[in-house]
Amino acid sequence: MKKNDTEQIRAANRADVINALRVFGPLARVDIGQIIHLSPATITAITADLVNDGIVHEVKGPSPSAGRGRPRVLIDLNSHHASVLGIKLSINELRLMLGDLKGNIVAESVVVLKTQTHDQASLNAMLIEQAQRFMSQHPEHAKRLVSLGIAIQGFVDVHRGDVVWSPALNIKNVNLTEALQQAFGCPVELANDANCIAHAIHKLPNYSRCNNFVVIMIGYGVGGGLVVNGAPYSGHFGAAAEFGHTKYSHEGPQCACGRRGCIEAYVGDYALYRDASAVMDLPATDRRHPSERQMQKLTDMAQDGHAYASGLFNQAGRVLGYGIANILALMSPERVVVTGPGVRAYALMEAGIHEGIDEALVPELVGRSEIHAYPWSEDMTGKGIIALALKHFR
Amino acid sequence: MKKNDTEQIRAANRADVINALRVFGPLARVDIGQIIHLSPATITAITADLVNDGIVHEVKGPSPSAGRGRPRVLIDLNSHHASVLGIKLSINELRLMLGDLKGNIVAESVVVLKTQTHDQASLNAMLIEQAQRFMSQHPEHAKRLVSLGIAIQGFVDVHRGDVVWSPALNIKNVNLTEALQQAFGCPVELANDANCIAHAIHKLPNYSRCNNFVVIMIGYGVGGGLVVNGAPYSGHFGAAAEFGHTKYSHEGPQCACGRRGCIEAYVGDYALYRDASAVMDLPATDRRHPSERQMQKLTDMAQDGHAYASGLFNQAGRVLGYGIANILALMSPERVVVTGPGVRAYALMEAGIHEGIDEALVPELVGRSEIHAYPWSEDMTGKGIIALALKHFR
DNA sequence: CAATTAAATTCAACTACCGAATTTATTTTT
DNA sequence: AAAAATAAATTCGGTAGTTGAATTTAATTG
Repeated sequence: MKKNDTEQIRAANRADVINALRVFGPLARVDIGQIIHLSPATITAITADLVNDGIVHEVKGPSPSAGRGRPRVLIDLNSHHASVLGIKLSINELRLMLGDLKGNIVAESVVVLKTQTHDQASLNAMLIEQAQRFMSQHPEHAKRLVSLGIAIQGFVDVHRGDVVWSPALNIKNVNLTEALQQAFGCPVELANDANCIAHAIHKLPNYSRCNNFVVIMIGYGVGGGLVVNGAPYSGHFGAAAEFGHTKYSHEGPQCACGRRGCIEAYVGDYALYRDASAVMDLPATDRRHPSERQMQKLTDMAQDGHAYASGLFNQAGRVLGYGIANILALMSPERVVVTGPGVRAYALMEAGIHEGIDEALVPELVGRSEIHAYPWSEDMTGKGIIALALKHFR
Repeated sequence: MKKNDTEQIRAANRADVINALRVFGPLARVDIGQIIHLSPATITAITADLVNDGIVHEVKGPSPSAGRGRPRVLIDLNSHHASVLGIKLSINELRLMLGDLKGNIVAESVVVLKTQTHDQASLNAMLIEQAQRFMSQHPEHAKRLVSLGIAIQGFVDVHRGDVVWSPALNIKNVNLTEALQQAFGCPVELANDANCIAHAIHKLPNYSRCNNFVVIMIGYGVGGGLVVNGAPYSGHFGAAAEFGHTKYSHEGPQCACGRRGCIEAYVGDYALYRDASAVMDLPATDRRHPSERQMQKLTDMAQDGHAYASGLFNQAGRVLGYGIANILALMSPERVVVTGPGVRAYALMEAGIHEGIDEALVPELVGRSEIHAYPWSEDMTGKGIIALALKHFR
């Protein structure tokens, strides 16, 4: 609203059309109208503009309709019309991903390097260099680059573009957006990795109509993402939703953040592996950063009936349930979606989760929100940061 | 957006004008334009409609401007144009309040009666009878009644209009809106009392531009209210934000909700008085429902240096700080506002609150959100429920 | 091959907002 | 006392967006 009204309305509706196409694949104009509640006349006008701008094209081929009447003409986003660069920065690894207009990852490159030996200037220089190198390998994409997105673990101020703290860096309060923005001449988004996941999930057809949900991401640490009133919420200071550092206990085990009793200190990979190796005989290679293989091994043992291991996962589930109960009491979300590498053990935690919720949540509020796991795949963060960066495309 | 666009835009802008007038008192047209970012031409058009509809009138009297140029003409809401009925239902007390278009309470009546001996039918019958009796005493208001609002302690499903559970009732899952809606032929809003407070605070001039904040209400119990992206948030199941039943500890003292270790079980009046009377010599009249006088006495003793009492408040502050830390981690709000009868002891808790936050919150996130008390007055709930009911006025 | 059907488009009507120009009501200056 | 300056409020013309109804288009069906 406000200002030029009509023009802004059009811009918003146009964005809705693009989003509908991105989420629900090729669509006929009628369908779009039904999905975003606009009249056919308006859809015709908007799609005509979009076709004109080369953003959208009609899909030829066998008409998908079966009845009589004029067959519906499917239209689809023109993937090649714009590109975004997604950067995922984690401990000693930089992942560069090219996203197309549909939000798909079309090229990817992983660079192994030291991430913890930089100051602000050298870090930014490194990012610019790597990004430019990557883009120079994809010159057609470089031409139509619209925006950049950076995903990182840790605490992030999305409004300023600052990384407040991240396990991937040994410096605090680093701005990561300005230098890149300067170098590439296009907007740069910064986001916490769990918020990226929330974004990616909100773009899934099954979730795009779910407007209030919480994503819990279990991995090395535990993160959270909120979608509130249909939009990702990152708080006034841009640091929501650090679910992993809400508390299970005011005493309790040491968390990587320096406090005690955080959910993460019970449920994160490093916590589970630490507790397991205290009793079980496990390869001690790097206890603080257990590998996927090690975690899978631990999970398998629990699944095969190893009592201590399965007890550990049950306890983790219970703690998670406590944390979820706090969220349920505070936010009353429609769904809680658990994902991340840690869902490999969801079956082992599920009973504990519900025990924890039942034990902690006011009885009257139990059973309202749906709690379920979403299978993890490595590129969800990438899809999320690409979707986030694509919001700069108009 | 959507549908008739222009007309909905106008409706929204009109509502913004009304809201600006309600929050910032009498205003000149220029000011309104500046506040809600509309051109003078548009403001002229909208206010002309409003004057025409009798909703707004020009304020005559000494012109408030001092410079040269055409003096600004203040306009103001016409208080008498519409009325709403606010009902506050608490344990064995029914408070009826008439609100005018400005959101002020213009008449009030308190009825003492049994609230816990009803089934759904008799409760609704009682409410209708009391409301009708009250309205019949104010016939002019009855004529222009626009809507009703009901505020109640406990868990509320605002979308359905159901009270899921409340200490004021001994029945669960009661619908309170349908019968009243039928009887009065106008919309009825139901809301949790703490959410009312959040609403009332959001209408204060100093807070109306603060779009992400949390209200914590301390009284007999502990409640919470969220304002997210500028709007009160009550969650998908309408039960946000039960802050008092988030957890400090998985063990810990018994809470009124049936669980253990809820924040409320440390910080609510009943909890403080219970703990105090275990050690101190206090009038044992009704320990489970200490009166304002008893609580004030306890507060005074702590303020006068009674070691155990002041330690109790310090501990309560610390627990509160833990709970606030969870909210800060999850939501990253701009402000946390503590209010409710319990703020009488804020000074005694303040140090504890910050200790608790410092102890629980990830160091990097400490100190971002502003945390402060807002002085309590009895009619804040009323103002809130009236403001809420007024949203049905167009 | 005409009738039917449903998608897509066109068109006229309506309404909103805005910028610029104008009017209005004061104070200040001459 | 009249003219100039100033700032609020209004008027007006232009632009733009949505919609329902009518129309066109491209198939299927009998």
